[in-house]
Amino acid sequence: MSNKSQTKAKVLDAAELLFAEHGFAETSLREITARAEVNLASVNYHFGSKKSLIEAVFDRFMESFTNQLITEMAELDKNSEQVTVNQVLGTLVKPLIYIDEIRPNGSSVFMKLLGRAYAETQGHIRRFAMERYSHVLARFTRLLHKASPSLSPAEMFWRLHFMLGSFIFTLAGHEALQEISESDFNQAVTVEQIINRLIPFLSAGFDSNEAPAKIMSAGEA
Amino acid sequence: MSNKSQTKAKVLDAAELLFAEHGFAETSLREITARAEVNLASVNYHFGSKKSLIEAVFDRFMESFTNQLITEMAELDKNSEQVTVNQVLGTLVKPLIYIDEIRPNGSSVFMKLLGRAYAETQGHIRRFAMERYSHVLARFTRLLHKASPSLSPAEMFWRLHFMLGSFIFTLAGHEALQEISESDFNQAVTVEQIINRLIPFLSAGFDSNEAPAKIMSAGEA
DNA sequence: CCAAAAGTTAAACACTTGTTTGAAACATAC
DNA sequence: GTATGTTTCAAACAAGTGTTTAACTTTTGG
Repeated sequence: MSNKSQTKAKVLDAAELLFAEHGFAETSLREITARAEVNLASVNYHFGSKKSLIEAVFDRFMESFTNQLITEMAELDKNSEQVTVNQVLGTLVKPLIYIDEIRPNGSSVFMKLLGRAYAETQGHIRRFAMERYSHVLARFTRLLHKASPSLSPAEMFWRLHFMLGSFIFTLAGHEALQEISESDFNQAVTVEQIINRLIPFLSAGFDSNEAPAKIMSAGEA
Repeated sequence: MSNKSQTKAKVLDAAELLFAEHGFAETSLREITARAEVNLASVNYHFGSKKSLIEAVFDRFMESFTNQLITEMAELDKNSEQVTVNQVLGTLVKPLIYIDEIRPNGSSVFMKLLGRAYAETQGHIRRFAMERYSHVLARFTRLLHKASPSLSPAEMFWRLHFMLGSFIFTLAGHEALQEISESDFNQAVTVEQIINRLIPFLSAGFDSNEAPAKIMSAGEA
């Protein structure tokens, strides 16, 4: 039970970077242990299997993130009788930015992992995360309902996932987007700036009271 | 040069299903050739490599999709002097739905592939697709500008990618979402219905004229 | 201080991967 | 019909995979 052993942490550090950069299946334990400068067998010793390592990497981010998010949501809950969608989405900002303070480019790595986890085989990570953090999502949903009580649960559900898609997709690929933004518009942007652009966009979509209707294609009357 | 040989098509058919279901790296050529009922070596014979096979699978969808999309955009362009964002986004509907007529669950498979391609190692498919179909994206962007000329190019760029994220993310994971929708709200939904819910959501976001501003967190004044 | 537990290590294991090979089967053209 | 080019096939290949083993070192608690 020595906590002096840093090899577990070293493996996690190396794994999260490589997983984010190259994906789960495309990253071998040998690459991870080489980068971490530990023995190959230590992954199986400390984590049991590669699959468990993936979950552990994921979990380390989620725990930090959800803890902060819960704090933010609680604060919003008690400070404001009435809340706006903008405010609810705003609770995501601090927890995300905070990750950048914990480790370099943290929010970027986290979102890349989320994006990859999402596309993962059979969605086994998604299931794992949903089980483990469903209460956080439930609370977030409750806040959204408070902000927009007229929305039906079904409409709410879909719009929530529309927003999730934008969030993960944008932040997971933000590096490429940042490059384009710089070269095409001479505008360097930070992750925080992207989020601050994204939230009004999503708020407007979420607040829209347009009913889902058939979209006319160009040819029809 | 016999075109009677169907093995190329059989490989493509098997590959696109397995790639969509399990991912690129997680699908072996042996699984593909077994399902296609062709010899293992035929993949390398007809496509050269697994990487080229992935591109070929992707390309078959993209060609059908972009061709239809160009038609839709051209029609909108000549029929309407002034266009709305809703209409521009509407040009995506038919090309997507049409894929379902070509093969069973086509749009679903296509979107799953898109989702996976997006998260792909080093984004080599994304690069490949951007090179090959950049003119289609350019035309789509031009239409969006026509619908919303006051938007700065940079703002436009970001909102376009916000929409892309929602689209791909939602449709790539639509099966899981459909399941939840059915069990939680007793509402069976089709891909088309999802799109018709998504487009007004995105239109509202895109049309929003709110400037990107600092989002207040719950604690601040 | 020393036995037991925890951690590390190099080597091997069993298996799967994409790709190549060279012969066989087939098609086409002269 | 034979020659030519194309396609299929079973088999093998080299390389890489996650995991296990058993010997070794280090840390820990009595």
